[in-house]
Amino acid sequence: MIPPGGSPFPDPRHDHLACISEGLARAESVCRDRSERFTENRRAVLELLLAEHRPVGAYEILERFDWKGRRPAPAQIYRALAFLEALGLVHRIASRNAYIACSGPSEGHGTVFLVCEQCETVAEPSAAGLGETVQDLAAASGFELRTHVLEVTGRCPECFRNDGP
Amino acid sequence: MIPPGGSPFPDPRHDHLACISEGLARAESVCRDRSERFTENRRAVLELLLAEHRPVGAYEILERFDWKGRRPAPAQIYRALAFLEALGLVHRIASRNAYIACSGPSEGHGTVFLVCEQCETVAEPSAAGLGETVQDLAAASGFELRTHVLEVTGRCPECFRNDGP
DNA sequence: GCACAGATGATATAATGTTACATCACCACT
DNA sequence: AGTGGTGATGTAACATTATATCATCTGTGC
Repeated sequence: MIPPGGSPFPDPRHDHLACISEGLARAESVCRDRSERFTENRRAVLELLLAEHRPVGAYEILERFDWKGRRPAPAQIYRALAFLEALGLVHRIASRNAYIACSGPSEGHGTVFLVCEQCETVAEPSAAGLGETVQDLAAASGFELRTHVLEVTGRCPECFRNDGP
Repeated sequence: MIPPGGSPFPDPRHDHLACISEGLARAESVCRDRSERFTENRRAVLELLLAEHRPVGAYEILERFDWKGRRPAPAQIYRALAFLEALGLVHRIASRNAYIACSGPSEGHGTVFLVCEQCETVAEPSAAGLGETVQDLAAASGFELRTHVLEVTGRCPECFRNDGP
């Protein structure tokens, strides 16, 4: 899990297996709370996404999908993605037509993604003030806000360290 | 042109033909400044986009394209879009895989889109504070910012007036 | 005119996403 | 345990969005 105060980017030395198992445990818990079924299909898709800290396309998920020796049709992947997205366990990165497992608890973060152009890693920083900023922006235009998504591209701390300015 | 102080949404009674001709004039000027060619193809695509205040898909542009009695191939549309986007005359609305003509001067507004779910109208409000907010957000995560895009969905003032709360 | 660079024409194909419907699995109820 | 309803899956076909390639054309500078 990402420490609340520090960088939202994963430490290169972090325990990635723990990442995955925590993500799955969280999904189970969310599904239990909402009386939704955490089926094998959904679990498998989420697990594939949790294995990466970068957005993965639906067809890339499909390619890696070796489930009982068969490969499902696209619809199956999209169904799982829609389900997981509705529960806030997965987000769609619109600027890349790709999907990423939510890195933190479902609540407590706005919809902001920092996408590294170099290594593709995505972080979801906690964006305290942003919600208000967006709300103010909308209000100033007489716009009734429902949802928002902010996608930021640039270079992550790790790539910056490695390759300099 | 949208008045700087007021709502960034187009007034239903605005002079839309002026919108279009101003947009084309602006494009000509930008191309002249940059020594780029404002060809018929590019002009036609931009004109179609300027005729709407909503995002239009590439294939929708293609369908309406009746140019010298022929219909061009998709590549032609995408080439024009890429060109216009590079010059900041057109923006891609990633959440909808669609494109919209830039509503104001190329400079002076951040990359924020208010998208009405009901009538699809898109406005680009001037987002003074947002740039800093995003920069601070990135900096706090050790992220080197390059670009950002904020897409907000909800209901525009006009639809709110017409259909109430 | 001639050569070069950039733009277009044309065809094919890749990548992404959805619809429709039959079947299956789980759960609640009897 | 049987039974019926709801939601999930299996499967095939299809729709939409985007790019690759290469030949040809067009404008510009020499």
